[in-house]
Amino acid sequence: MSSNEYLPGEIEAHWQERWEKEQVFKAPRLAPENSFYCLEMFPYPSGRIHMGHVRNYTIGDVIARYHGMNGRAVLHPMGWDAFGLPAENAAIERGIHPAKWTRQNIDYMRSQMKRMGFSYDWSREFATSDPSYYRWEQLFFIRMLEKGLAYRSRSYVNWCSQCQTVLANEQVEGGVCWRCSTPVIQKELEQWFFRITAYAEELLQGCDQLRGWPERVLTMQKNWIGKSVGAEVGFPLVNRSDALRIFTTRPDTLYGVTFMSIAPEHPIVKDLAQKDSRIADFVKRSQSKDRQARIETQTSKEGIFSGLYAINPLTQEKVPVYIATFVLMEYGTGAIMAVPTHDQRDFEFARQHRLPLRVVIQPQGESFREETMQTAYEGEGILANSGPFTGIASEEAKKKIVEYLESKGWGQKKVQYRLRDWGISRQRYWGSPIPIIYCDTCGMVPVPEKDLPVALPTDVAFTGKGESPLASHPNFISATCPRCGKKGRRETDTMDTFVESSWYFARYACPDYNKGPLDPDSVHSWLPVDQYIGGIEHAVLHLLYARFFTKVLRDLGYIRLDEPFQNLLTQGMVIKDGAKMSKSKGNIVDPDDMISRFGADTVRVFCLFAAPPEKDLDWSDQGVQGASRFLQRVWRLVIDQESLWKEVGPVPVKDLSSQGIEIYRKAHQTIQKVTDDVGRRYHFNTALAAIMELVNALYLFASAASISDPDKRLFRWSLEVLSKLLAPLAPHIAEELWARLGHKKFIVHSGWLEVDPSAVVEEMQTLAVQVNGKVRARIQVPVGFSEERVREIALGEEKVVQSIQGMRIEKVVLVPGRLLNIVVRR
RNA sequence: GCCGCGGUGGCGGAAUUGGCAGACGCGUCGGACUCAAAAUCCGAAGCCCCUCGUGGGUGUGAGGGUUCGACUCCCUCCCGCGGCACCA
Repeated sequence: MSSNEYLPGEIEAHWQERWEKEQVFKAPRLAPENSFYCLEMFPYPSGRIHMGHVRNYTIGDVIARYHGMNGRAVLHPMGWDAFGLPAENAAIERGIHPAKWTRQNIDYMRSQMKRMGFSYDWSREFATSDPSYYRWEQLFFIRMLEKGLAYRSRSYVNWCSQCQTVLANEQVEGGVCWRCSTPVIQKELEQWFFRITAYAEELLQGCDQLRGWPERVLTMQKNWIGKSVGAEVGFPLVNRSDALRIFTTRPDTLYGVTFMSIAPEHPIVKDLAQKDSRIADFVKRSQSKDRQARIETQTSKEGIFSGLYAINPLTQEKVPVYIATFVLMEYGTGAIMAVPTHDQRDFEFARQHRLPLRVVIQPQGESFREETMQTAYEGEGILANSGPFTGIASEEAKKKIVEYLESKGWGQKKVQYRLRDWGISRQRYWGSPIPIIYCDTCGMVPVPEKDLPVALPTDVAFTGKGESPLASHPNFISATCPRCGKKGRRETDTMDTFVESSWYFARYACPDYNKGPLDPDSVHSWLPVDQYIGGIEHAVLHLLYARFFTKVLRDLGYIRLDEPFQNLLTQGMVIKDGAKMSKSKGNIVDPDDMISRFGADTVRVFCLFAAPPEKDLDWSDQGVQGASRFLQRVWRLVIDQESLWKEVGPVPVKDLSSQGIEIYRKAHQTIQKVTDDVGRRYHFNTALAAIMELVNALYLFASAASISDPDKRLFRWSLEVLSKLLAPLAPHIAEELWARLGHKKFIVHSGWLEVDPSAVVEEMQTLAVQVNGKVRARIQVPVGFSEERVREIALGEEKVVQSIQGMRIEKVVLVPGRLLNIVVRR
């Protein structure tokens, strides 16, 4: 490497090879004391990396390299979220086996990542489609089954007719499939579930411990869990022995109940539909609607009288029971008490079906009347028409009424969550098989541990029609019952791919461990992840599942950890021409193309400089040019000025010229700024801006007419500082310049920089002099000047004299190092 | 509808704890180098006004407030983005 031209292609290949050969980024098996685990969300191997990946992984790489230079042992792994639908679609469309397609994609994407110079410990790489990975997931499944955390149940589930599979609630976005945007319909199926609801409270409480997570992600998770506190109350049904159980958050409005509403899917409705064809028709009609249609008819409150009456336990009043489409079976008990005066939905329903109203809450200073109410009053107030509770404030009445209900055995306090159990069955081939055998005699039997993994068969036909290829694979289906030895039938559903990504971060600590899923020593030494980086789109999907799974693994005894990710950074999207990059928009920028034209360092610098990580990044070809220009400028600063940095030796601070002192100070200020921006704030754009300022200052310094020997030593030192500051951000050029400056050790191993606090402070400073908040002058004063002295100088300024002429000084405010404000009045 | 985030030059963005708004970069303009162009280096620039100066005013979505002082805090409103959306 001896060219004086900046040739990123050559430099980058050279250093990537050396890093790999000398295993620079290999993490030790056990983490030492001050270790750092830096993880980026691993990709689905779709074929090629896109700019979103480049940005995500560049951010992670800067953080990992920074901590490495600070002497910490860093775990920075990469792998592949390799199961999923696209592989199967490729098989159907192009006749290539999912395993082969996936392997090819992985190989190519790995090569792309290597060309970006990411500091991964590739020895820890794995794909979740490896049997050596998913076998442990099957073991977890069996353990969860034993603990009742996995169960099978027949219920209404989200079904995508395009993907021909079930979707979890988290995978339905606005009523459509998150992958293909097909409207999702409700289908009653036998499915496997993970009991995430058992952890609802802990997942919610945990949000408050996650200090290193962005507030908006926590808010989204809290909303998703959706805790509400209220009461469950039984309303006895007239002429029946059972009672209608309802959940309400407003027990204080119990005296205002004028009817009841139940979901069309409510178990009671099945009986009724058999006897009454009008009800049967209504139920059929409402169920044929997909979610989208139900939402669109929001304003219309459809319903039908069930013929049943319920008795309000508090008043002994008989109220009619309606079947209403807006009542959801999945939430609460699938039945509600209706208080039209104090719930807008009930109000609308009552109006449409001409049902009576009764006001039971009167806010201070108002008195609602049933005949004149145009909308429900949902706020607090004083109870009215509420028997012995009349006159009590609503908040207090809630407590009192619940206590009363409990004393009578009519109901009790109840906490309800919006979160529902995680449906994990997928009717697809390319996923981890669920290790269960069905036997006519023994029923559902888990596959014995010694028979794991239940491997995916490879000889499979992909027709794209009907059910999963596994369901029509005779050899796969046929199995012997582990309990009785008779012929059984294997489960053909596979697990949701979000199961794999719920624990991969732990496996990175011990990817080759084969005595169990996780090597306790290495897992406990490395975890939790110190810094996790990925897109905001996983705020409630992956990030909630991973938290849940961590708690499950803890309770199964595999891990001693409550939360997997200590700090979370959610990076924004990469945008071009005002839209997310996508094939359909035709605004895709290909990373390969950019790397070959400008080099990886330029691509990295652009991604880091154009915006702070959380914000969307606007791709700009001119911006890339700018990044490239900057690196060229850095290159020339070193290469073209060799005569100025041949002097080796410590910087003789006392003998520096005045410009030299300025440079020395500027360099230390830059170290301080970059250390804070990269190490703490993760604001790489301002770190780069500071480095650019230093480069600009060094250019001016180098062009000075004559430079003394002390100043030459300073210049050399400054270039070393510059290389190090740049090393996490643009590692190849930094490594190359470092070597050209004569260093034999990798820059990665040469330590970070210390700030000399005394070098940072300036002797003189500029203060703005304001009169009534308007800047009128700027003065140079020595640091630490007293207020009187500063004031004296300020009042001597001609501009200041002019603007306070004929005024009386009321007050003077000095903000040290910043400004002096003179407040005057006529 | 509810919750959250945001709105700063021609553009991307900076201002970290209430203290000089516009750092840094892009683009633009001017100069140097060149036969010329590109590249490079140096410099100018928020906007408006005028008597063209070492001048004045104004300015962070709009309006109001608190403060000696507000991009920053409070209230009302407008716009954009994201999440949730009949959750009882």
